[in-house]
Amino acid sequence: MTNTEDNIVLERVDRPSSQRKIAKIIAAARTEFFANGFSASSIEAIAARAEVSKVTVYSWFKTKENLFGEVVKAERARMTQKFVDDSLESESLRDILLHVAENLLNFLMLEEKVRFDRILAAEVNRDPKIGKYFLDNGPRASMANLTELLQKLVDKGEIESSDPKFSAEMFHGLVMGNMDVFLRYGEKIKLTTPEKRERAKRAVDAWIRIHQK
Amino acid sequence: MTNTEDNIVLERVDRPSSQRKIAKIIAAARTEFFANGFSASSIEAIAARAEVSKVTVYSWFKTKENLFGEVVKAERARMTQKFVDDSLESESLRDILLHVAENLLNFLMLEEKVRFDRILAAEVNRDPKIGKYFLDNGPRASMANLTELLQKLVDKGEIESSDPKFSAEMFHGLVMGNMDVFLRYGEKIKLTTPEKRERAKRAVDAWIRIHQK
DNA sequence: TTTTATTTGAACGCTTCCGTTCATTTTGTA
DNA sequence: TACAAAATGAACGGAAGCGTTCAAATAAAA
Repeated sequence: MTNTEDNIVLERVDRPSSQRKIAKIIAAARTEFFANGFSASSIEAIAARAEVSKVTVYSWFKTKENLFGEVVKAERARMTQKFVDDSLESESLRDILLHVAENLLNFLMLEEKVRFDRILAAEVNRDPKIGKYFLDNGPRASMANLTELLQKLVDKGEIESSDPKFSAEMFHGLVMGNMDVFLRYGEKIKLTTPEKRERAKRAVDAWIRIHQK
Repeated sequence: MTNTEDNIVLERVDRPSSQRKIAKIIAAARTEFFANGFSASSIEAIAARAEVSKVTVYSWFKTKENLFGEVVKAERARMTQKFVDDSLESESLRDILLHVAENLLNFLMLEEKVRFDRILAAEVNRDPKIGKYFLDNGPRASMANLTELLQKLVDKGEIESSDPKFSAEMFHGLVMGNMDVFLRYGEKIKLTTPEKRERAKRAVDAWIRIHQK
């Protein structure tokens, strides 16, 4: 029953000090939820971490679920990212794709992103809506974006694809391989920038080879 | 501190009735943990579901953590699966790969597997060892298996690869695309057998194209 | 049948947590 | 300075859960 769309934080937040406290509460909640998950995090610990009284937490966020919803909402805002930027129109096919691949790689390997994924996926059982909400604003949007880009490249005659959506999936798959599995289960994979670039290069070259006429 | 290697269940389990109860407890625990995660599941609910007294649960499994560990252990046994079977020596390159791809697809799309993933990933924060344990027995083993197969194909001169490990990753990536993300976040993706076969075919063809001389 | 291992229910102590109430104090604004 | 909004600490009721104890009942093995 987590409400992720409506305003959960009450209105009339004129005072800057209140704003500051609210922000601190959300930050603290984020930390706690990320560390312990929903059930094992307590409002009291969150209040303590935010250096705020429990009553204050309850006065701004009516329930634990709402607070969690607010955290998710804030996080979505932080994490919504465009992998495909339009400033690349002039570049070559390969350079465009390399850019996208590197963006993707950087984003999906962020320690924060990985941790968030862990927590959120588990909470999908408790509230399936939260999963759909995130899919729509995250992966689904990104994939649509990527598909659109690829379609453009097809239209320009640079590559061939009978199914740009699947091509986009393959792109993602080639770039990430199964690193995401390992990351999610706690493996510490650190790639340097050149290593990421190398990986991106290999993925892009493979992808181009598949889609060459 | 979940102990996943040692025997947690006490020795001297001679009586068949005890065996039966222990099995029922693990099954009930599985259901509860899968539905609610670790923290939100209670021993009492598990005992009730297993139609057993709470004391019995505690007498066989000393703590909640141990019980969880036993569930994970049982689940690993259920889920350890070979994607590469050796009975395929005689088949063609493409047929071998198609087999593997379909096995992979079938396994990774199992509703049960997806749910297990959700729970387990969340528990990695509580106990990182559990993640490593699962990686080693699951994905890592499978990937080693696949890499070995690909190396064999390289040795036979059927394909070209300067880095079989990355080739294996690409194989995985091409087959799954980013379906796993959507699955984990609760999207209901149901593929019929022909649809899976089609997907496998496309992935394999793409992969072969990348690795052709 | 006797002996021994299991199982049970009920109760207990203890801890944690949710969410609320209230009287008091702090803070920002007019 | 006076007023109103916001924040606080302390305490509360109530629920849930962990893990234990114990005496009594049940079931298997000898």
